[in-house]
Order: sequence, then structure tokens, then C-alpha cells
Amino acid sequence: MSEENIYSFENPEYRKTYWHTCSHVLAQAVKRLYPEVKLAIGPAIDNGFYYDFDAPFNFSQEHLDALEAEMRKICKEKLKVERFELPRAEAKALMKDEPYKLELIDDLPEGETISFYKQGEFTDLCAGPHLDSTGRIKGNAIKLTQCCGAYWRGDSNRKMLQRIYAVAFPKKEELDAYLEQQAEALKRDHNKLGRELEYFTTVDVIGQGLPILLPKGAKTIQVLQRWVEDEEAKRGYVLTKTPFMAKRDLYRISGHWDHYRDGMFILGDPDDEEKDCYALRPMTCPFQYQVYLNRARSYRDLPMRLGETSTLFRNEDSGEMHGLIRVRQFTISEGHLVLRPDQLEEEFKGCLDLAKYCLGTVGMLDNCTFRFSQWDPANPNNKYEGTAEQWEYAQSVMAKILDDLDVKYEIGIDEAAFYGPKLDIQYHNVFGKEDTIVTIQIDMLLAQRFGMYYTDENGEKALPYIIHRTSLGCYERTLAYLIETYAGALPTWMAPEQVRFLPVTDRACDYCADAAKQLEAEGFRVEVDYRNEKIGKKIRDAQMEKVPYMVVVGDRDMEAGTVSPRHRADGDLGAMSLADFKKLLHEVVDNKEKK
RNA sequence: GCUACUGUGGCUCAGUUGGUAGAGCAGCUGAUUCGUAAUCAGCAGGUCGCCGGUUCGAGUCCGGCCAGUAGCUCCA
Repeated sequence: MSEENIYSFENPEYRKTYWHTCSHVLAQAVKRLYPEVKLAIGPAIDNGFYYDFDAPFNFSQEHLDALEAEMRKICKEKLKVERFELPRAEAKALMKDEPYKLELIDDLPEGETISFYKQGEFTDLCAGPHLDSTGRIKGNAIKLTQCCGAYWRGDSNRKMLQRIYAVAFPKKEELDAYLEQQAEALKRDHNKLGRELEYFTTVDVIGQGLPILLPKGAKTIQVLQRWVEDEEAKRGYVLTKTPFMAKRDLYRISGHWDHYRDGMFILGDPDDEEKDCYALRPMTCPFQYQVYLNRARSYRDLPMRLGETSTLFRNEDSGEMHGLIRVRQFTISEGHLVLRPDQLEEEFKGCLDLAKYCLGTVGMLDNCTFRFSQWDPANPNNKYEGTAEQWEYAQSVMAKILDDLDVKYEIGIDEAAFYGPKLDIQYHNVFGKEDTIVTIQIDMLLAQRFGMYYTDENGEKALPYIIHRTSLGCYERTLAYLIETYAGALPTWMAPEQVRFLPVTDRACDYCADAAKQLEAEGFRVEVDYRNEKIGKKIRDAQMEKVPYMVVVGDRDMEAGTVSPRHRADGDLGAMSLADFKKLLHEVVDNKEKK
């Protein structure tokens, strides 16, 4: 990299350094205006920086405005940023009034250099690196974006501090462009758009995390589910329908009772062993295994690919729910593959192919990355089943498969399921946040717990491996991200309403009704706007509601015996016969075009 | 679960220092039959999230709950 590129904002290293120095400027501003505030930590993050504070008051917008002004001042002062190091005792003496810094110093291993950065009157414990002067920072291109709670050291048992998030750029115009882009992203927010467009709603008396799918949302999800079930059938899956609840005994076998009880809705007293106690299912695994266990299995039965459109219930903490993304009841394209060890790679590849096909077809794959989610060897016994040897083996097998398939992935430590490692497909949304949309998991543990033996070709008892996987993930979450991806204008094949006829006058109503009926007879989803409104208003409403095709019909079309459809993005398609319009629709829908 | 903020008719918002609710859009009725972003008139719709307290009097103040938003912590 050339000299000038090193100091370019395009260089991620420089950008992080820039933001990190910004966070020190923020802390300095806080200390100047509110000396009683205690400092925690203030790193650069992917899209800006933050600093955590322990303040005896709540930061309000007025505080943030004042801090921004003070930060601009500090930048103008062009304070030299200087690094120095101290022995532990002197370091602690210097930070004697900063309890959080003292804790950080105490946690530094013996022999570690303890470095500080000083700018003007302000000094902070910090490993660096930093810019050489606060004058390098463009003061009027800093924006303190929000303030919210954050636990000290990310530990929910410790004190909640106040975190100020911020962004900064080398130019004011870049800040404005960023803020503009954020405002645009907000317009795609599924939680707003999905409610406005009547895909879903929520209601106080039903409760948190229990969305109601309105006709439009229900229709789109039905279309997706049927498509996924058909696709799975083509790929050798068999469909199952298993119960939504079971006695606690089932979860004892599976390990959920030990590892997942807080996440379950329990019916009855879990501590009363005299009486039955049931729990709604948080996962399908132990239920679907019963299909396999229905009779003795031979190696010839494997792989057994079980698919189910499965509704699950998870008692999420009250602060976790969000629109259709995090809910307490949801339906996933669930599936379990029971297989011989020699079939693992081939079947894993099949699962990955299917997931990529599904995400690609709906248009979400481009915004996805892969995460190899592993256990945490430092925390083996609490959260995870099995031995270190079993985990290392399962993970090494998965690593080999991923490398063979040339999957580019990041590693997520302590992100595994309690029974095995996962390949998570992460969707990155318009706000830059990521969520797991699809997961493929290798499980070498549960088959033994359930006694899922088969007879191998030598007549010996053998244990299968299991793959837990989804094709299109959870339908509610997928719908949410589809709404976001397409800004509410879902591709025609999955749109709840595909065509809307707009009669110009009452004279055209019968003509529209007849045409609509003919399209409906071929399976298209069609509406007619019979209201006595001006045609301009009907068009405007159809556009607001993101209907893919609208067909305005007046005397002219009736005389010519044609329709003149208009696509919401492509515009006027010209006059054509209804037969030709049908053909066009079939093409768009059958090919699952992304428009 | 934690911290902060928010909660007025389907939606977007008004509501002055506490004196018992307004507007636009949507809806309904009537008129209008008008070819590409809002036709006219009228009507109806709210125990101001819920419960309790302070007060002669609370949408406005206090407390508790419920729900929503952002982030943290968890997770599909």
C-alpha cells in the first residue's frame, strides 16, 4: 500500500484508528463538561465508535448536543496525542479515580506493557494506536447517534453503563450522505412497512412476540412453504407432522430439559414429579427422531431425510422481541437427516445446495455470509453436551467438509448448538446488522441418547450421524427480510396480490371482473378496485400498496378487447390480449423472477 | 431480563401553567362515471394503553402493570 493510501479513510486500519481517536475526544469532552462521570471503554466498531460511561445522570439529547460542540472545540485545538508507558503501580496511581480503568489494569497479565495516550489535559488507558493530533479529526463531521444502556464488560450480572454511539467521517458531506442512507434504510424497516402494508400486526392482549399474520403475510408465507415443501420432496425428503408439545420426559432424553429449560413454555409444575408436566416444543429434533425410531432401521434406510414445516415456541426474554425477526412462536422449514458416517459429506453438501438454492431464488443470498459456529472450549460443561474429544472431532469433520466445498466462512466461538457445531448463514440487513437466517448443524451426540441404532452391512449395531438443517429458515424472519430487501415490493411469484384491475368507470367493472376470474382460474392472485374513485387515486393506491401489475380498463380497452397492464417498476407494457397477459404472468411467476 | 425513551379514534399528529378532547387521511352515506399521484358534500368514530393514587377536578402530576422502540445480555 502506498504512503498516501495508508492514511486514507478507505484503509480499514486507518479508519479504525481515526474512530478510536474520536472516542478519546468524546471521553475528553465528557470529562470537561461532566467531570464526575467515570470512564469505562471506548473502542472503534464496524461503523463508527462508542464510549461507555458511568454517569450519575442520564444523557439526554441536550447533553449529546453539548458534547458534540465540545468535541468540535477539541478538534480545533489540535491537541498533540502522545503515548507513554508506566509500571503497574504508577499506572494505578494515575487512574486512582477511575474504578473501571483500575479493574482493566488489574486484569492485564503480568509483564504486559501498560500504555496511556494523552491529549491536552486528558489521559486515557489505551493500547492504541491513535492519530498524532486531534486536529486530524474533522470536528463537524462527527455525529453522536444514540445513547443506550450496556453492561460493564458485557456481563448481564454487572452494572449497566451508558453507551454513547457515534459516527465520524473525514468530510461533512460523507456524514450527511451516511445519515441520508440511514434515513433511507429506515423506510425499508419491515417492522414499519410490514404493518403499513398489512402483512402482520401485533395486539397487546395476545402478548409479546406473538405476531398475527394478516391475509397478505399469511398468503406469502403459504406460497413460500408450499414451494419449499415441493422442492424438498424433489430432493428426497419425506414430510412429517409431529406434535407441538410433549411430556418433560422427552426433553430429558434430548437434553433440552437441562440445557434449554429457560427457553421453553412449560405446562404444569416442572418440580412436581407426581403429576404430568408438558412443554411446548422449542425445537423439532426429539419429535422427528420418533419417526426414525418407529421401527428397526437398516443401513439401507439411510440417509433418511425428514422435512417438516414446523411451528416452534421459545420463551424469549421480554426485551428480545422485534417485529417478525425475534418472536416467541414461529414456523421453520425444519428437517433432520439421519445418515451413515460415510454419507455425511455428501448429505451436508446437499443441505448447503438446497439452502443456497432457496436463498438465491428469493433474492437474499447476495446479502448473506457464512459462519462456522463452534463451541467454547473454555466453557465446556455448562452449555454443551458431550466430551471435548467429541466436539473436536465433530468440528474437524465439519471444517474438512467446508474446506472441501470451498465455503468462505468466519468462525463464531461459543455460537454452537448444545449438541454440535453449526454452519450458520448470516443475513446482513439494511441497517448493517446480521441475523442467522439458515443453519446446518452436525450432531454426533443425540442419536445415542435416543438409541437411534441401525444395522450395518455386517449385521452390527451402529450409530448414525444427524444433520439438523433448515432450507429457508424461519418463515416469519424470512418474510421480514424479504420485505426489507424489496422495500415491500415483493417479487410477483410471492406477492400476496399479483394483479389489480382498475375500472375507469362502472361500465368497465364487468369486463374487469371477467378478466380477473380468468386469471384466478389459472392460480393468479387478483383483485379489482370497484370503488367510485378517480382513476388517478386508484393508481396511486395500487402503487402505495406495491401491487406488481395494475391494469387500467376503460372504454378504449373494452372496444379493442385488450388489456394494457403496467408493471410497478417496468412501467406500461402496452395493449395486449388477455391470453398474452396470462402467458407473461406465467413466465414471470413460473421462473420466480425477482421483480 | 437490564438501561433509556415512547403509548391520544385504523394511520399521521394537535392538545397552552392540571378545568373533563381536536385536525387531515382512511371508513360509512349520498352525489359524481371522470383515462394515469388525492371529485364534492354530509355522517360516524376516542372510558386519551390498563389499574391505582394525589386533587374540588388528570390526556396532562405520582406509582404499578401492559405494549412498542433503541441498545445491552441472550438467540432462528
